[in-house]
Amino acid sequence: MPELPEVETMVRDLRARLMGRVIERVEVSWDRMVRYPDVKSFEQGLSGRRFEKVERRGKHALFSLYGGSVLSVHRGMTGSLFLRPPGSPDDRFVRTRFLLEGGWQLRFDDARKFGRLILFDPERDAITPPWLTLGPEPLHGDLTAKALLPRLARRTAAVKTLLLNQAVIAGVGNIYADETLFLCRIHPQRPGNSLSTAELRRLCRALSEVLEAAIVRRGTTFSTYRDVDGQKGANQHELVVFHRHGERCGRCGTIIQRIVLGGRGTHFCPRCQR
DNA sequence: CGGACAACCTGGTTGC
DNA sequence: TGCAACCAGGTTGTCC
Repeated sequence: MPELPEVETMVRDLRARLMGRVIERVEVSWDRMVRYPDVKSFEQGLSGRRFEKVERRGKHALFSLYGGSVLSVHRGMTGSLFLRPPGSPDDRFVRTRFLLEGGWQLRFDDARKFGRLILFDPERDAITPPWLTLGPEPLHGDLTAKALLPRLARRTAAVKTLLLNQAVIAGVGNIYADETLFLCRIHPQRPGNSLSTAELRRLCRALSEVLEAAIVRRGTTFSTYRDVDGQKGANQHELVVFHRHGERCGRCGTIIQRIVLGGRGTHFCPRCQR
């Protein structure tokens, strides 16, 4: 569910509201959500810590704490972080509760339990956390056709599948992959290594346009995505191909198709995207 | 190394 | 109305 724009929206909201605040206690109610370290160390390692920075890398929200560790929250398909004032009614699928000073709660709510939490101390932990293996960020100016060409040079997989690969580009999910390929008029089944430099230039430009527009709209609420206050985004009204199969393409009038690529629903206009 | 695919999970929707 | 089947915006591990 949450792709780069949804995570970015969440991070911006939380940055303004969590900075300098203290986590008094942590209660994990679905143990397998904590991927590192063990649940007990996770809970104890966060107690009493103060937020220093809130950042995003790909789809990971990274909370730096004074003293050096980093809390990573990955929302999986249905995860949300809610920041609730004292006395708020409970949320339905809370899996972890961060009890803050003053009775506020940061709740990780996740119906499908695909979300992941990691507490990482770069000084002491030997593991490589997943956000250090990601490809370039699409919105930081380092994703160019020139940078992308060698990354796709020997890749025969469909460009749609490669867009979803976080080691190729960070932060793209199923919605924005389809929207981007429509905007730059590239067929989702084209092999990665078949794209010309001109097409890659169009792809990079389309990707940043699609993502930036979605951030302005505070994300796409297709079914479950909500912001930290439980409010929906508005970008779902801007989608031109995603889940619009059977409707006419707004550009040429051809019926939008749906196929399955790499196990993911893929929506495109067979006339605009060759 | 790259690609295909199963596995992890449960809620909401669809169809009989 | 009831219930089974299917679908879902993500990632990782395994096998070839």
